[in-house]
Amino acid sequence: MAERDHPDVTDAELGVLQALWENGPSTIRQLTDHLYPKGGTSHYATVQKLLERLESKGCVARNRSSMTHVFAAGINREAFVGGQLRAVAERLCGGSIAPVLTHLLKTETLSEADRKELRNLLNATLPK
Amino acid sequence: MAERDHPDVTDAELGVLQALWENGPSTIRQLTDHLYPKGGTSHYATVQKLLERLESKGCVARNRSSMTHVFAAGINREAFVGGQLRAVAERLCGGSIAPVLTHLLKTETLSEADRKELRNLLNATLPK
DNA sequence: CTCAAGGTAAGACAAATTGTCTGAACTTGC
DNA sequence: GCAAGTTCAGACAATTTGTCTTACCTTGAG
Repeated sequence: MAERDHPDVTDAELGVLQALWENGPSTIRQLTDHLYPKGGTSHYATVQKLLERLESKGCVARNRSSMTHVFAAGINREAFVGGQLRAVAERLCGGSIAPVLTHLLKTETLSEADRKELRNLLNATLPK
Repeated sequence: MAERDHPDVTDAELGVLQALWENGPSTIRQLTDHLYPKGGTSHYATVQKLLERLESKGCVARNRSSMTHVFAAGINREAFVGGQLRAVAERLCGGSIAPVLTHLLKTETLSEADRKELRNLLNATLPK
């Protein structure tokens, strides 16, 4: 449960989240070095603020057990993307996601392997 | 052609767009009456401003031939929804949405009819 | 012709958001 | 005890967003 959020992450925040998804739990310094390779103390503070905002949105979990906190993504990438898509559907089509799926299937080009996996998923779900 | 936009429409703007999709080309007064049934002149001006902004984003076309301008949606609903979805995919997965589709199929509950249609779509798309 | 009703054009405004940055205070190992 | 590294708290300008005011134009009725 607890999937009710439309986090609405900004671009800079998203950069931080992507870094966390990519590298796993990290400290502010690790993130700063990764995101602003030439960065000084001000960029450190920027990342710090972004993490603070992400934490308040529930997108990031902060481990305070050691003095240098360790931050981890609080939502996995696919669930997040799914939530964003759901939010778009909610906003624009009243939440019914089926038309969205059909639209995506019609317009996106998928590899045969992808199509096969999707077919399997569709067949596997048996109504109880 | 001409699919280059990620219009980024705000909530109030979206309300105007929805009204245009729903009712077809309309004047400011018609839109105001529809969106703010109790509205006075200030709401009229609000709608006016929203239309102006939508026009500059290319989401609305203004017909100036008569004195009272007539506004029409400059993009149809499905294309707009598709564009928004593509924008999300672009932003979050670098454009590859296959993982997103599998996630959605796994987590969303779909009616048997929906599943049938999706299966048909998957089978229908023949490689070139 | 005059004028009032209703339209457009232009922009002011507060509130919120966003990315950045500064400064102070706190831990720690040496 | 001190220097380096950390957290905390918040200032800041720029931009966005929804609302509203004002001024000016067009037109038809009288």
